[in-house]
Parts: sequence; C-alpha cells; structure tokens
Amino acid sequence: MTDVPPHRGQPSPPLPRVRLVDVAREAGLSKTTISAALNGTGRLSPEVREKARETARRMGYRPNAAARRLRAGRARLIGYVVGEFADAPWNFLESPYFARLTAATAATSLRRGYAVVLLPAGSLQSEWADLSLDAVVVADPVADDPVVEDLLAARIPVFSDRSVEGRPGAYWVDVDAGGAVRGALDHVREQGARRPVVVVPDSTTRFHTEVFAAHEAWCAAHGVPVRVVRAGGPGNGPVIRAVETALTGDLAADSAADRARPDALLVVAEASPPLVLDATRRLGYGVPGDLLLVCVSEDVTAEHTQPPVTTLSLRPEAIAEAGIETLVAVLEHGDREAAGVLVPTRLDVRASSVRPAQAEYTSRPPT
Amino acid sequence: MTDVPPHRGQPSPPLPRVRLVDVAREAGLSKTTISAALNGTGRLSPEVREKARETARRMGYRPNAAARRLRAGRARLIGYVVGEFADAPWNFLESPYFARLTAATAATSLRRGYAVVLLPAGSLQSEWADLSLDAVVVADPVADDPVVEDLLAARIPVFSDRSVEGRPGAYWVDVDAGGAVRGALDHVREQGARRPVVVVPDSTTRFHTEVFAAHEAWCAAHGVPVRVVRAGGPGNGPVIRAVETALTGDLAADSAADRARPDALLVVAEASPPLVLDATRRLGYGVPGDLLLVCVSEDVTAEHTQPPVTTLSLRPEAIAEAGIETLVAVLEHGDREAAGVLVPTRLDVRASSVRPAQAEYTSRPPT
DNA sequence: ATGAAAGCGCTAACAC
DNA sequence: GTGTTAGCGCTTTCAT
Repeated sequence: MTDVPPHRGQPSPPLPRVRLVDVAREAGLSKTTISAALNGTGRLSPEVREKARETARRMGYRPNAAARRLRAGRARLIGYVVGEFADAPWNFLESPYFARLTAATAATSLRRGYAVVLLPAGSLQSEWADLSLDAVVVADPVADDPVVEDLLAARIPVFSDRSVEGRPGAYWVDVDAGGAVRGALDHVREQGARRPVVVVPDSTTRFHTEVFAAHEAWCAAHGVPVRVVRAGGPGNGPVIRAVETALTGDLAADSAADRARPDALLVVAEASPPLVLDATRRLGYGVPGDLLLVCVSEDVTAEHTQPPVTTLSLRPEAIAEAGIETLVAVLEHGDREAAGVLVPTRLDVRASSVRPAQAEYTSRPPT
Repeated sequence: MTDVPPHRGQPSPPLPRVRLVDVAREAGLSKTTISAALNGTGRLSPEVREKARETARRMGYRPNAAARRLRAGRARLIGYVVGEFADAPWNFLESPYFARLTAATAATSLRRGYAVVLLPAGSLQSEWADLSLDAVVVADPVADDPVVEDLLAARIPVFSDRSVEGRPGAYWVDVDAGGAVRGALDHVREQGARRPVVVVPDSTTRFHTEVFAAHEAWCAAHGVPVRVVRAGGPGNGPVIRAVETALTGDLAADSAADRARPDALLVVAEASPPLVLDATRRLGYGVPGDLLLVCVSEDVTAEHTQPPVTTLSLRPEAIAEAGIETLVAVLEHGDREAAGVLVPTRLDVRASSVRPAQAEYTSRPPT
C-alpha cells in the first residue's frame, strides 16, 4: 500500500496564476461577465464579449481545472487498468495489443474531453481511492476480477468487456472472439488445411475462454479433432514453448491419424510473429508449404517477415472508440440502457497462410 | 479490501455521494475533527479518531478529489507527452522503449501520489489547456520543440531531457548517449571488429544527435572511417532499409579499404531484433561469424533469436525513476536547484556480438 | 445586458 | 481537544 504523505510541502514556486477575478478587474468587468464570455454562455453584447476574451488572452488566463471540476461535480478523469498481468502490473504496454488499446483509449477520451489516468494492472483501491475518477476502463478482466468488484463496490462506473454484462454500474464492449476464431479456422481450411492446431494462453479472461470454446465448437462442427495447446502465460517465452509443443505432436490424440503433423497453426497469444516463424522453421516446417500460419496479433513486424505472417487483428482502436463513446454517453446523458457492442475482428491475409501455387513462396527450414 | 457496504438491492439511481459533513453529522462530530482524523493531522484523542474513521468507513466516505485539489492548489496530475512521433501522435507506445518509459513514469508517479495523464505526441495547448497539470514530462523532444515552448510559455513546469538545461521552469534527466555509443563500439572493437557501421534515425532529438556526434568522435579517436546510415524515420520499415543500405556498401567512402564489407553493425533505432537479424542473413552475413550485431533496444525478443542479439538498454525504468523523483522534489520542496541526472546505459552482451572462438555459432556466456 | 452573491467539498487558521 | 469559519476559483441563479 502506497501511503502518500498528506499534503506536505508547498508549491514552492508561488507563480502568480492569473485568476478570473484578475481578468475581471483588468477589463473593468465582473467575474460573471468574463466567465460567460469565455464559456459562450449568457447574453452579452458582442463588444463586451470580445473585450473580455481579448483581455483574458492578453493576460494569459487559464481556468483552474480543479475549481471547475469542483463546481461541475465531475472530474473528467477516466482510469485505465488491465485485469491480466496482475503479477507484472506495468508490463501490459509491452503487448502491442494493449499498447494500441491504451493509446486509442487515451486518444478517444481526450477528444471527448476526458483525461486518462494509467493505473497498474490489478490495482486495488489504494491506487485510485483519492483520484475521484468518473469511471474506470478495465481491459480484459480475469474471471471474477477483484478489480471490477472493488470498483463496483466503490460505486465507480466500470467499463469493461462482456463479462460484466448485466451488472449495475457496469458497461461493456467486446471483441467478437467467436467470429474471429471461426474466421481464422475457416480461412486455413479453405486453403486446404485439415489438421489445424491452436495455441491459446491459459488465462481466465473472457476473450481466451471464448476462443477456447469457439475452437472446440468449430472442431466439432467440422468433425476435426480438437488440437490445442495452452501457453503457460503471456510473453514470448511461454508462447514459443507452446508452439513447439503444438508442432512436435505431444498432443493427446485419439487415433493415429490425429497424431499426424499439423498443417496449420493458429496462435491466439501475443507473441512476436518473427519468433513464431523461426520456431516453426527450427522444427522443420516450411511456411506456408508445410504449415499455414496465422497469429492473433497487432504486431507490425508481421508484415516484414519472409514470408509475411497473416494476422488476425482485434482492432483495438475500434474497441476503444466504441467503448469510450458508450462510456461518455453513460456519463453525460445517463444512458443507462447503453447496450454493449460487439466489434468484429479483421483478418489480414498474408503469404504465411496462403497455400502457395509454386514452391518458391515457401520459406524452407534451413538444411 | 472494500470499505463500502454491499448493494442493498437498491436500483442504481445516482446515489448522493457521502460528504465529509455527512460523516460528521452521523458521528456527532465536526467536519474538522473528521478531516483531521482521516488525514492524521491535528491533535485528537485516540477514541475520537477511531470513531471518526470507523464512521467514515462504515458510510463509505470517499473524499472529493476536486475539492482537495482546489484547496491544495495542486492537482497531483502530471502530463506525459513525447516529442518525437508528432506525425503519428499515438504510435509511441508501440516502441518498446517508450512503452517501458511510459509505464515506469506512471508507476513511479503513482507511488509518489501523482496520476499520469497520457497526451498525444506533439500535442499543443488545446490538448492540455483545461487540465491544470502540475507539470508535464516531455520525453525526447525534438530540436526547439514547440511542445516545450508552449508549456514553458504557459508556465507549466517541464521535465525533459538535457536539451532543456538552463531554461527556467525546466528540469532534466538524460541517458548517457555518448557513453552508450562508446561502450558499444568499444565492445565490438574488443571482439575484433575494425569496420563498424552505425544506423541511426534522422531525427533531431538530443539522443540521436548526441549518438551521431559520439560516433564521429569515436571514429576519429580510433582512426576509423565514419560509416553511418541515417534511417528515414522510426518504425521497422525505414530502419530495415537503412540496415540494408549499411550492409550493401552504398556508403560514401574515401578509399577502397573503406568500402570493404562492414564487420560490425550497431543499430541505434528501435527495430525488431529478429527482423534486423533476418535482414543481415538475407544479405549474406553470418552473425556473429561475419558480422557482430548490437541493437539499441528494449525489445525482449532479442533474447529469443538465434543467435540471441546483444542489446544496449537505455534503462527506461531508471530514467523514469530518477526523473520523477527529481520532479517531485521540485514540485513539493521547490528544489529549483535540482541538478540534472545522467543515467548510464547497460550493454547486455549476447551471442550476436561475440566473435566465436571456433568458426561455429556457439554462444558464449555474457561477460 | 451586467453584476452580486451563493456555494461546490475540503482543509487549516484560529477561536474556545 | 474540538468546533467555527473563511476561503481555494469557478459557474450560476437571481437581482438590477
């Protein structure tokens, strides 16, 4: 628990800030008039309004946000916290997905007049208690996330994924995980793959559980055995190891046919596409000749490998935008009815998942 | 832990917040007493203090931050903006260096009781005007950065790199760029390299200009021709292209000897190490056999390539910590004398820059 | 059309 | 020890 010493120390450089009353005195008008002029409220003669504005500008007047907020009763501050990564609370920005989600959240919020405060993953009350946040965005909460519980208990509106659906004070937007998995698997099937294997983290976020379920359903629907390897955690190390397991056939399989080498790999975990590609090569697979590869990733390096890697984008920007728009609607117009939104994913098909017409498009493992 | 009574099945209409005065009335005490009890200020009998605290907890009292801030005159809010990337204002988080710098800045600030607000790169007044930030951290400003000018003109304390040294209201911490370059070049020289080439972005940040200068100085001191390629911008594309230029010998060189193939490559631009390694291979270089490779990077994938890539870490966490500590000292104790700090870098030697004893690609333990 | 004054919730002098 | 009170700077009735 981080206890902040209560308000010791003075803002020692007592730079004389220009206040509304200073502008008023200078302009020979009243506080009210200046305020109205600056905010465009009230009925003022154009000359007076102009004079007020000009004086304020000349004096370098900048309204005091704290006073405004106190008056308005709202802080225009939104917290941002991710549910995963609770054991390494600040690592989430190293994931391209969260980096972009975070950036897009901040961008959209700022555009709507809200500042975003970065919180450590899994942070509880002590971290945000004295911040008076108008709401908190909880990205990818884990199952029964204490962060969500804590926030809701403190009556702070929570914006999160579909796992909070139905809870009072909670609103959601979510990625269409099921559609994503089906789309990716359909794609490799169209390209001729019959033995796809999936790598997905062993995490309790709604996204990952849904991916897992959608994969099982898809396999059942296509009469294909379920081949899945759960990665021990986020980060390249565990995911690469899982990829190795997936490709070396240590999978439980019911028949000899099922034990055949996989012909497609879907990695639903943030790992560096170049590293995944390297791993497939080390294990003797040519991509896309022997193995079609699709990574769920926002990592831009995917375009630069040889062959370029097909990625499934979760479209963090779209999620953030839809989310913040909804949240602002709730905050400002009390749209408590705000229905959740499901954001479709986008498959960026590149050479790694396209069965080559000629062998030259295939990166061969080193001999 | 949750200090708030559970929902009593109340629908969730905007429930009036519990104020200090409410707690006071409930406890049969005065606002002052409650405030003092909660803040640990003033002289109260232990029983009264405990009663006040208990009542506040029971009622789910949460202090209003806006009111506190208004009273305190400080918002406990720090802005964070990066100078580079102004043309893609939200892309900076995709750089591992800035991702970690940002995270560490937020972490350290929060620990000291300050919330960090993310601002778009290159943002001017309109973005932060009505935020009343106590200070703004400007990471890697470009030369004569308008962001810095704007902030200083608005009398907002600026925390940045050494390029702001001497300006009133500006404070700094910086990475020891010169030492970093010398360290890396000395290292490859010790490993036997005689024709190192450097790739550095064509940017006006202090870091990059200093890298450029330090490289020239080092070359002069060692009687080695200056081989440098400036990358067109950040991002993997331009940097990889620059690497290709560097390795295909399109360098201006004065003598035939100078045109010989380089035997070491120092990439001082955030590019994905696996991609850089791939590029060297495509051009027919064996690493470390033909070419020693060092990347200035915080990218964790460097450990996972084959061979692992030697990296020079700028130690963003150390920078953020030193920076925020200094900034807080300035803000809270008015240490206007606060001398800037130079943070040393760290070379993580891996196989890519260690000349193999035998002609094989054996990685050696880091020294 | 303009101004005076109340008050947002909190903290800290200053009484008692 | 504890309570009363005066603001922090702003917006907003409500008079004029």
